[in-house]
Amino acid sequence: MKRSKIEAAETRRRIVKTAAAEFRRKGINATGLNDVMAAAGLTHGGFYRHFASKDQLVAEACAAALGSDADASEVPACPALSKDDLEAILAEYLSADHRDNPSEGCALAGLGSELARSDEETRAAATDGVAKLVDVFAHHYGRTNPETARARALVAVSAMIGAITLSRIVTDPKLSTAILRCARKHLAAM
Amino acid sequence: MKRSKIEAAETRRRIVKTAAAEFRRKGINATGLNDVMAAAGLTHGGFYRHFASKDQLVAEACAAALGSDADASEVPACPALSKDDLEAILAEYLSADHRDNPSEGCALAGLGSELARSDEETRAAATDGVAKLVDVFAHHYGRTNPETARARALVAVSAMIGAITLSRIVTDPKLSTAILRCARKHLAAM
DNA sequence: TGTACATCAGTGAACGCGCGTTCACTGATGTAC
DNA sequence: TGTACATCAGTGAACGCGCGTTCACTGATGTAC
Repeated sequence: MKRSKIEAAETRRRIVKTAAAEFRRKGINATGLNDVMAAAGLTHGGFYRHFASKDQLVAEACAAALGSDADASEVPACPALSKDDLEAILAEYLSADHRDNPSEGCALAGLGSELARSDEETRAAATDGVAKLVDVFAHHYGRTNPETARARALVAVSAMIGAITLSRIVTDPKLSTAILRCARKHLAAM
Repeated sequence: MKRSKIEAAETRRRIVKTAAAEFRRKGINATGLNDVMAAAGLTHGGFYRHFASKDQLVAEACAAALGSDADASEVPACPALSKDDLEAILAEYLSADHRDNPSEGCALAGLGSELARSDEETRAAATDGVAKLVDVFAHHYGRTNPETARARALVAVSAMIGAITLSRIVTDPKLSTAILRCARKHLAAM
C-alpha cells in the first residue's frame, strides 16, 4: 500500500541509517540488501523505490555515517567529536566502548580497508569525513603555527584509525588495551 | 592426473601465496576461490585436496602475508621491514609505492577492517604479525627505557597502518600524499 | 467539498548469477610383491 | 628390477544457496474536476 510522501522520506532515511550501522557492524560486502531492509523493518522488494543500486546506498550510508551528507549538521563525522575538549575526544574515540561497538562508531575505522576499494562517490564522502576530523584536530593542536597543527592533526587521525582497527584485530586483550592507551597518551601530549 | 608429493606441496604453497596477494588486492570477501585458483593457474575443483575450507585458506594466507607461518623466516611481517634503519623502513612503508600496490604490501593495512571481523585463527595470525612489527619498532626506539620504546612502537604501528589506509581511501591526491609525509616525519622524530 | 482516477511505497515471488562446496572421473605417482 | 595395483592431485560438471535486481500486484495517497 502506498505511503504518504512524508512517511516515504522517513523510510528512506531509516534505510540509510540502518545500512550505515549494518555496514559498520558486518562489513559492506558481507551485508546484503535483505539484511538492511529486514533490519529497517521492511521487505527487500521495496528497496529500488528509493535507490538505484546497492552502490548508491553504500555511498549515502557512508556519507551519513561520516556526517558529509545533506542533513549532516546534526551528526558529526564521528560520535566522539561531540566533545569539545581534545582529551575528551581522545578518551571517547580510543575507548574499549568504541572498539567493541563498531556499528555506532567511526566508519573510517570500521570500514577502512573496504572504503579503500569503494567507488569514487563513496570515497569522496569518506574524504569529506577525513577532512572534518582533521579540521577538528588541527583546531585543538592550534597553539603552534597552522601548518604544524595540521601536520599533527593528520598524524593524530591516522593513529586513531589505525589504533582502533588494530585493537579490534588483535586477539590478546592486553595488547588491544595497550594499543588504545598508548595512542591516547601520545596524542594528548603531542 | 596425479602429481608427485613435491609438486603437490609446491602447488599448495603457490595457492597460499596467490591468495595472500589476491586478498590484499581485492579484499577477502570479494575474492572467490575461483579467482585464487585461476590466478594460481589451476581449476577450482582441486582446491579441497589442499584445504578444508575458504576460512582455512584465509588464515594461512594471512599468516603467510604477515610472516607468522611455519616457513616464515624468509618473509618479514611486512616487506618494508627488510630494511635495517628506522628511516628506511618508514620511507618504504609510508611510500606512494606501498599505497598504490596493496597486493604486495602490508596485510594489516590492506585488510584491516576485514581482519577485525575474521575468525579467531586468522586474527591470531594477524596478532603475531602485529607483535613482530611492534618488536621491530621497539628495537629502533630503544634509546629510552624499554617501556617507553614499546609505547612508542605501538603508536608508530597504529599510525602507519592508519596512514596507509587513509591515503588509499582519500580521493584528493594532495591530502593522500600529505598523510604519508606527515606520518613519516612525525614517526622518524618521535 | 465530494468523487473518480492516477500515482507509487511497499509486498512477495521470481530472475540470472557467482559463490563455496561436492563428486565422478583421469592418469601419473608411489608401493607391494 | 619388473609388474600389478592402490593412491590421490588435478579436472570439470554439478549442487544448493544467497546475492543484487526485476516485476506484477496491493491499496492508501494525492490530484483533477
